[in-house]
Amino acid sequence: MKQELEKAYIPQDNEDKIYKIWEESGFFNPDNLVLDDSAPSYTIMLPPPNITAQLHIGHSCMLAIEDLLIRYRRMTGYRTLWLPGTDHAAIATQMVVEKKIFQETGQTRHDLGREKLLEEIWKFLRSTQATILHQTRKMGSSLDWSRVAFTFDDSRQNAVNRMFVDMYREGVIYRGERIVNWCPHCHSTLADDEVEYKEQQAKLYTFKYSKDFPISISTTRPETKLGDMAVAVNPKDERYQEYIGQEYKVDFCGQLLNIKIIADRNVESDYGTGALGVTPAHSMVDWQMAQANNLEIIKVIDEDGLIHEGFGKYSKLKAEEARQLINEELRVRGLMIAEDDLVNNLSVCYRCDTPIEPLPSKQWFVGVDKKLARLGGKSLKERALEAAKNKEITFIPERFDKRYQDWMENLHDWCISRQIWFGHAIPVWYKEEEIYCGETAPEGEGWRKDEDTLDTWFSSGMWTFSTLGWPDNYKDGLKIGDLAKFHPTQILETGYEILTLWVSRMVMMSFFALGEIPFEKVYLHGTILDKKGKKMSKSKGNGVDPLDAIEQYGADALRLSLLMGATPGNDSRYSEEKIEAKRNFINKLWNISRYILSSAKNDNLPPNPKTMADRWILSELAATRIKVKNKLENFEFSLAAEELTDFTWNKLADWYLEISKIEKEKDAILIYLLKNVLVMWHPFIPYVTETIWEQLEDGLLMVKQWPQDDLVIDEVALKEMTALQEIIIAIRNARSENKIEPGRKIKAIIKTSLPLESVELIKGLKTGISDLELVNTGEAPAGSIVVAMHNLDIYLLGAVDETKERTRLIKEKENLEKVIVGLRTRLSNEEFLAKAPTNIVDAETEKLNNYILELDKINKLIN
RNA sequence: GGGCGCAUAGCUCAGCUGGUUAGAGCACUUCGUUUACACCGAAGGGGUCCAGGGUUCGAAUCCUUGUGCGCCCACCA
Repeated sequence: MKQELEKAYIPQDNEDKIYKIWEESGFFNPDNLVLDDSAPSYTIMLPPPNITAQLHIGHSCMLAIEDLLIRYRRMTGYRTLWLPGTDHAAIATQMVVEKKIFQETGQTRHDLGREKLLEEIWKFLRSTQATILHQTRKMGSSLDWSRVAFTFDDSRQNAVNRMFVDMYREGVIYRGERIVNWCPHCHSTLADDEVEYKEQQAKLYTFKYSKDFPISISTTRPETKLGDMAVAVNPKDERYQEYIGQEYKVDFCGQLLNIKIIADRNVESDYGTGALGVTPAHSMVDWQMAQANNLEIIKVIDEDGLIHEGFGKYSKLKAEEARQLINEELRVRGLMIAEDDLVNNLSVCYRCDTPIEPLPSKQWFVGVDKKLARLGGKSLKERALEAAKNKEITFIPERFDKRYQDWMENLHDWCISRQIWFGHAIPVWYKEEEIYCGETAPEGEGWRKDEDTLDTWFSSGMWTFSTLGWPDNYKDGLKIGDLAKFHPTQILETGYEILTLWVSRMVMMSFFALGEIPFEKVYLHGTILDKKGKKMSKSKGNGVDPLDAIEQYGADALRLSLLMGATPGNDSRYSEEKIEAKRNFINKLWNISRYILSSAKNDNLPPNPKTMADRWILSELAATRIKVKNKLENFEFSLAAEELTDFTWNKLADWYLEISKIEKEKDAILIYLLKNVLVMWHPFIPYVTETIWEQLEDGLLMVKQWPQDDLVIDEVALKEMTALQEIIIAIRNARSENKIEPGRKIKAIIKTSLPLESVELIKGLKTGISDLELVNTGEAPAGSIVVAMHNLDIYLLGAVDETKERTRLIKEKENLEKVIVGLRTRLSNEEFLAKAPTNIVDAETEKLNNYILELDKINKLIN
């Protein structure tokens, strides 16, 4: 031991110090790891947090999982790269800054102007970015800071421009008019998945355009009817057959409309009147009908949510105001037939909650169905789907595979232009009718740059390769440098809520740029809810700052509490009690180490098992090592940690350390056990393990390799230890049941096949009885345990007596026989054999054989 | 409208491809300050695994129906 350890572990005294040592060691950077050239890479790209706000507890969960994966792989010989970064989150950031400025100065972005706003955004960004990176470090994240990236830094801007130009030249990116989701407040389009739906009370108005028009229609938005070009009915609807194809001129509240009656099978006959007024400019469905029927498109509502010029008294009114006026007019004219209450879903902006106006507008799109030569004639959508179908990309948990595929199958062209100021510029210039797309501005005068910016997912979709030096590291279809070393990445670990938003886009972008998958596996974690099971949000004020938790309990405790009791894809609740429990465990581990370090000489000798207890603990260690390894590689982090806890606390601390106080000379084994425990725990709780490691060995635990030596699982030792534990528990029980005060002289007669050395242990172990007399009769049959206690006054029959044990064994035997008969029946059933796959049959056969062996053993014990 | 998830001890949750007596943490009861640890130790109580039906030698686990929560997608004018 290099120095006396504190009585309790104080994370605050150690964590920052340790992080500094790690960082200065350079081992976060895979280039500095001491590895053969043949060492496989293991890469994770940190999903870049938005720089809109501080990290929340969900980020901590993400960091804990990814750091666990990375540290485990680093300790098993992989060239591990975990690359950090942040996301400029275009719309979100601009909104936050605008709101902040408005609150502070009352100014809008229009008052400020483009340049000043961007300046403010950059100022804001620099401060939040620093906070976020600080929080990320505090979690103990072993990220390679030398490669830190930002979705909007120079390299990423170059990559984005290049990508846009490439896609444009291949015809994947195109400009088109389309109904888009328009947010009148953000003044920008929204992608389909940026639209949210809110249930609201609304009115369904049923009316006729005019007295002489034969069909009544229903709508919740009469004001848009100013732009109606048609009335659509279901082709099978008998009520309207005679009208289909007719055209009418109507005076709708003072606006002259040409209404054609068209048939469309999307119209449902039993909704409302079964007739639908077609407003091509303000409804997605209507737009499609208009395309199919060659209808003219008249815009009624403008980008501010106001009625356009040319609609008489309605012009310049807000949509809702116009609606009231028109309703009034319809009532006056006696055309309003019904006003029914109705609950419908209002689409609102996911950022500002403003109701969406569907508007036609010129936007840039990524065509997902465009067949591409570089993808063997497949489209991005087809290739991205295929990747999931072929299991080139797999999902954890598996059910998200289906969700990914469903979403992909229904994917429409992706609108990538946004009418906001903060974001990647669209590398397009216009001159009259001419369009130029290129990485740099075109030569000559009179070119006007496209003022829009790109959807934030366009740049984050490139995250796996824009961070690795694409496009510079991609020459003539060959990856070089970092890109060759680290792409495709191994795991994308993120929250399930952005599976569609982000994951799907990364897949398409990677296929376009590199023709390969961006990652092999997608691990999706759940959401951390608050104590009551509600989503944490800023507005509710129920969020938790990870730094507070770290300050109080330490980063290790927070990490462990987030890793344990959580399963992939399922939400879990934040619980301070849980963090406290993990803090307590960490302190236990600390004290285990303190004891071992203070009592055992650290001579670095190989473990030298001498007694049954030694063989037992090494067998338990061997079993634990295998289980932990399997569970970690199977993404069962919680179960892995449970195995480790069980070994560390219930086996090592509760039994072996106590035994070591009686049987001496276990130094080599104790040190060996401690090192193994620290190595296995390190990916979960890196700080405390590294802190203890400093006392044990030179060199960092962080890069210590998992032990390769083979340990034997000694079945006899396991059995004997179980027997010993049962005896001790029986004595303790007998003592407490019979209320024997400590210190009372007691004689216990123990009949057991255990070696005498083991029986001697009982005297020293926590039986709560001093002055215990033992008699080992050595007569009992193998494996059976008989305890009889005897003091000078009272004769006690122990908790486990011979008959009890015998009944237990007989019951076990009966159960086994039943199972064996059952399995035999199945395995001789021809129908089953014909239907079941061979591996199932093999597994069942193996099970049967094991049960038979087990039964043999029991039979031997009973006879 | 379509899809997914969850329902197991008082609470929060584990429980893989069905297999012998269903686990953990917290909480609770009793006991204990033996020099690693009270952020501790020992012993213990507590579960018709949501309900009905089915498959099976055997079901918390598979199938089906229902109930109650939660989420996602589409959106009906």
